[in-house]
Formats: sequence, structure tokens, C-alpha cells
Amino acid sequence: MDEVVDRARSLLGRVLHGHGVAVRITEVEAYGGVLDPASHAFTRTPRSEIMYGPPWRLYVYRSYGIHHCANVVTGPTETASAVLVRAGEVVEGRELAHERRGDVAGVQLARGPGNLAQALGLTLTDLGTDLLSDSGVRLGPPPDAVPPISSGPRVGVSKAADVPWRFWVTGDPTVSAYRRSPRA
DNA sequence: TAGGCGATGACCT
DNA sequence: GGTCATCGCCTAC
Repeated sequence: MDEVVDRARSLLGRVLHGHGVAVRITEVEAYGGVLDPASHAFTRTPRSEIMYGPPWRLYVYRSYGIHHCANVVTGPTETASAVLVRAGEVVEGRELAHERRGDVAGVQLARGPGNLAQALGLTLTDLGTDLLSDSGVRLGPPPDAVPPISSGPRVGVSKAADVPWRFWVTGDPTVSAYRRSPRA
């Protein structure tokens, strides 16, 4: 299970490219797959099947009928562990991101999982994309310097919200202080 | 096959 | 701080 956490932390500072917009990841949440009751993959269903596959694939799901959220499957195969990308800083394609997100402050372009997916133009059609190949959505190499990292409880989940599996770049303005789920 | 329910965000008070 | 939009997926008939 520690491996899940390590992979999540290692995503911070990396750049996620999506359809003309690139985002430096500043906030993530780890999900432990078959061992984690809060994970979509806790029960194996057609929707979560993608997470049981090889790592570095994209898992996108729709929430509340409106928002898309982007996850990176961190593998290994059959463990179904994944990392939810919660926030980032737009470092490329700023204009396009504004077009998609509307007239909002720069730091808010990709703040929150739904907003981040929208800024990158991610939809269900991107489900299963290989993030290491040179496709429309891909993940950049690890940063030269590892940023300072803080951790805390996960947001919005109704189960196992007390495990400190949310990680963010300390002091980064694109990370907001999210309130805990009222249902937790 | 029908009903219930979010790994959210925006807007209202 | 509280409410609500809105739809695909999961679970239970």
C-alpha cells in the first residue's frame, strides 16, 4: 500500500498535457484499488475495469452528470490503484484553457478535479489513453527538483476519508483548502 | 429494468 | 454555510 502513496507523491510537479493545454500537477489523491473502500475499483465493474489494467493509463469518469474527473492508473496490473489529479497550474495553452473554463482567475483554471479535467478538455472519449505514448493526453517526465509536499485527509469521499492520502505542493496558490465531505 | 446516488462546483443567502 | 443541477453507472427488484 505504501507504493500507492509513493506513486501519488511522485506525480506532483509533473506536467500533464491534454489537447493543447499543459498543467503542472499540484494536488493529487491516492486510491488503493481493491484494498480501499473509497475507490471506484473496490468492486470490480465495467466502469472500473480500466484500473485493473496496466499502469499509466487515463481513467476518466463523470460525476454529478456535469463534471469530469481525471485519474492516472498507477498499477501494477490487477491492484487497481489509481491517483486522482485534483489540481494543477496551467503552464501551456493558457488561452485555450480560458476558452474552455471561461473568464476566471489564472490560478483557478485547473483548481479542483472537475475544473482541471475541463481545462484539459478531457472527456470520456479519453478513457484508457496511454499517458506515456505521444497521444492527445500524455504525462511529462518527473521534475528536476522534487517540490515540498504536504498531506491530509481525502476530500469528498464518504468512506475511509481519515487516511491522509491527499498530497499537494506546499503553499502552491493553485491548491485550495477544500472542506471535508459533509458525509464523511 | 427502474430507482438511487455520487472522488463536484457554482451560486445563493 | 447551504442548496441544487444532472446523468451514467451500480444495485436490487
